[in-house]
Amino acid sequence: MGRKKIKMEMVQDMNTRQVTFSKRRTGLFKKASELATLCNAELGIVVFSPGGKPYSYGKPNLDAVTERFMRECDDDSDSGGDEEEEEERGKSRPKMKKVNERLDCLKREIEAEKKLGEERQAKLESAGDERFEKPIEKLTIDELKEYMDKLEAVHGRIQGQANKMQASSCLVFLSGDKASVE
Amino acid sequence: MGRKKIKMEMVQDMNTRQVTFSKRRTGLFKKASELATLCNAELGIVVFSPGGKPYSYGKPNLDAVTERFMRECDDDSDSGGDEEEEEERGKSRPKMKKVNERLDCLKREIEAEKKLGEERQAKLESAGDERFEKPIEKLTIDELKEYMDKLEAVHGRIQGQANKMQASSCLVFLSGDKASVE
DNA sequence: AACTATTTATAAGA
DNA sequence: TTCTTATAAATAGTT
Repeated sequence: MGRKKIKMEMVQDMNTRQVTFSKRRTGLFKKASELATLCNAELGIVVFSPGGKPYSYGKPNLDAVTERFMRECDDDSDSGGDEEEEEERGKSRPKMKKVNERLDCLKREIEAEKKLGEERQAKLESAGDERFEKPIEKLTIDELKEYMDKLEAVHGRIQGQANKMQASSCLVFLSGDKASVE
Repeated sequence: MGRKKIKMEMVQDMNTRQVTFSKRRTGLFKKASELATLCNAELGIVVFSPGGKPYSYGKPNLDAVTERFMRECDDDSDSGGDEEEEEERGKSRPKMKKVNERLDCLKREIEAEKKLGEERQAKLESAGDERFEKPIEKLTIDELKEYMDKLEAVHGRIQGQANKMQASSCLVFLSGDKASVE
């Protein structure tokens, strides 16, 4: 789109790269603004210049977009470099002011989990279940069923733990803030 | 940029608006991709279609950009984004520094738990009992994944055994869903 | 989804 | 950085 067509690869000259960044960032934000206006759409952009400086654009503002995105996409994978589509969902409104509340809640959950784990640990150490020492091939159907129940319980605990750990990392994302523009 | 110049206001016709959204979102993401490539810049975009469906683009991926943004814009810089229209301003929010403090605290706790869990696990393993009575609550995400794999392997053995002993049975309850984290 | 007449964005240059 | 302008790209209306 200029005097000449350029190859789509990193601009080598640092100066030129910085100039290109400035021009194209401006263009990108303008496009974003137009898209938002023409289609009455909410959107947010965050971009780091080659120098590492952050710039952002958002309509109505970055926080609103980030929060909405987090809220509506709670259990989807987020592969990089590509776009993705979601289903529409119900909307609640966990405001940012509640982040601290959530942190406390998470902390309590972890405490509870720790306690539970200690109990189980103690129980484990004191009493062992002989039945589970036998090779699986020797168990009866009823014993197998019981064993399956145990497995299922463990399975549930694993998932719960995984969810918890994921929730904590999610909070990092949830607590977004603003960046500088210009 | 088309047959005619259009006014910068919300497209009234719903159909046209959706078409415009699709075309311009594609264009926006392409521009973003080019900016990222040409300038070796990281960036992330989130946008909601007029129908409420979220779309996103990120390089190297949205999470990386978001986290970096979070980390580097702790609470100094400001300015959201609006350039041409729409309002903004209004709600303040808990500062990142404060949130991060608590987050760090939680992370430390989790780390501590993980460590404790590893110790217990090692102790148990050396004790000889490899069955599923270990302190699951103290494992890391990766360990949980590995554990899930083992669990499922045993699950498979049990099913096989059960099938030998009893043609069909009610061993369906332990469906093979995995803990997909990260 | 494709096609194009036009409008826009922008690479170079100043 | 800002402006200018020749040219590459994006896209509004149409098929």
